Amino acid sequence: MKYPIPRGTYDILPDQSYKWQYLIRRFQDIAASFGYHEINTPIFEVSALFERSSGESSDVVQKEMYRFTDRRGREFALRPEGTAPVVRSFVENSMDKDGAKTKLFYVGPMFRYDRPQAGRYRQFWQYGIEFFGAQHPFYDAEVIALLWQYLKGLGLSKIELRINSVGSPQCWEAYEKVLKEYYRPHLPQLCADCQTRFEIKPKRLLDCKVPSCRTIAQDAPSQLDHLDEESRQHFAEVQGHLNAAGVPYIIDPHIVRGLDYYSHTAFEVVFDGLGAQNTLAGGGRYNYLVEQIGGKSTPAIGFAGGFERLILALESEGIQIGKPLIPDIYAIAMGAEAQEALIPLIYDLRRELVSVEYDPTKTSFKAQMKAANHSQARFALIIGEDELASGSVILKDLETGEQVSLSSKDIDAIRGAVISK
RNA sequence: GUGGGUGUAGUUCAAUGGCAGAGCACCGGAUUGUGGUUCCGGGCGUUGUGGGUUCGAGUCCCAUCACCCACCCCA
Repeated sequence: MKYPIPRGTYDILPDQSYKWQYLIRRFQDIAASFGYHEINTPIFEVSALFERSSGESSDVVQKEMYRFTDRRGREFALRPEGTAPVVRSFVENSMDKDGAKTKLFYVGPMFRYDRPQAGRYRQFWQYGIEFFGAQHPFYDAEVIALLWQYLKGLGLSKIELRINSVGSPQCWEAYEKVLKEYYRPHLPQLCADCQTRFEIKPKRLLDCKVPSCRTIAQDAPSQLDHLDEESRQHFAEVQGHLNAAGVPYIIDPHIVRGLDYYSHTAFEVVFDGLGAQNTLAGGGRYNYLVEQIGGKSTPAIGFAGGFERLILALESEGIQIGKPLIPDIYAIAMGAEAQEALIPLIYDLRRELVSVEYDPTKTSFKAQMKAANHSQARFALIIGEDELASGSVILKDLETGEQVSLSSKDIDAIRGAVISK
């Protein structure tokens, strides 16, 4: 192949695209039912936006961003995640007004320069929502409930919601101190990554996957035990609202989200039965990001999920994802004159949004019937010499084999017969 | 960025270092008025790419690219 597709990307071909349409539509529908409005932001932004929001030390910023410089030397990056651009737009369009509640959702591709793997791509599609304007725990639960309903509604059963509170800046310092005190004696036994985490970002010590580090993490002091009163209260109320929403959850103190901007509620939905990349979606509260980006201090919470992993999960549970496009009618003409009469009829039906397939390169009757069968269309619409003479068409039900004769002018009758099935 | 595995027809796979094949799919046909089953016919493909070893390489060696899996990280 002379011009191969870039590594870690893929084409969504027709045998897959209907699944995407379905999943996106379902997400749009459920978002609408929760009162969320769609927002579309550019797929690139100034690099500094992500550096500021995700955190300079985060992996995303350090090594996973697709950066480029434009002709005037400005530094841009393909968006590695969706929250920062939405927050940028939120601020730029003056949505940060006192007391205003803003509910936004988005769907679109994100880009990260990672090594591809099962459920991980360099261009991947995310769905997500962002809520702005209140720190009330009701909204934490609402955001989580939207995600849960979406996934459950698609038919997934092997999913689990894990929630945690990472507290507020008021209790971070004290907790980090406790954490480092616990870890200090274990320092020599930690993996190389954790040695640096100890200095840079002690909280990330908790979700290291190296077995030896893991056992040490088991007994580490939990952020949950070191929450200030306000955070503790908030977390408890979030749980109450989740109960009220009928959303089952488990508390997992090891959830530490990757990006720097999270505070209070953090959550993930994991799927049992994918490869190593088993996080279907994740999110959390970020009460300080809007201000950090230059807006008015505005509490916010949101999540993002990956479509590729969602499809993997659905397929591993054998769940039907939407329906492929199948024509309602396959049209058949015998002879040039019949074709001449048939073609306008095809367009008349299509004007009524009846999906009709016709292939003039197949001339023999048998070839056309085979094609009709192959198309999986429920009906064949046939015009031959006899029909031409009588101004009629044959509508044949390819499933039952029954056929009826209808007037070739009576589009409504044809349409009616088709949509009744 | 690190490690392991794999690259042959659209696809799934064959081919002791010696003529690149089969199933499925696809297309056509079995006297252009009734499909699915059946039968017949249709395949020269840069064996991922580039080097090397050899009389001879799909097969052995090196490099490179891609995919898969895992680490890392995350969606």
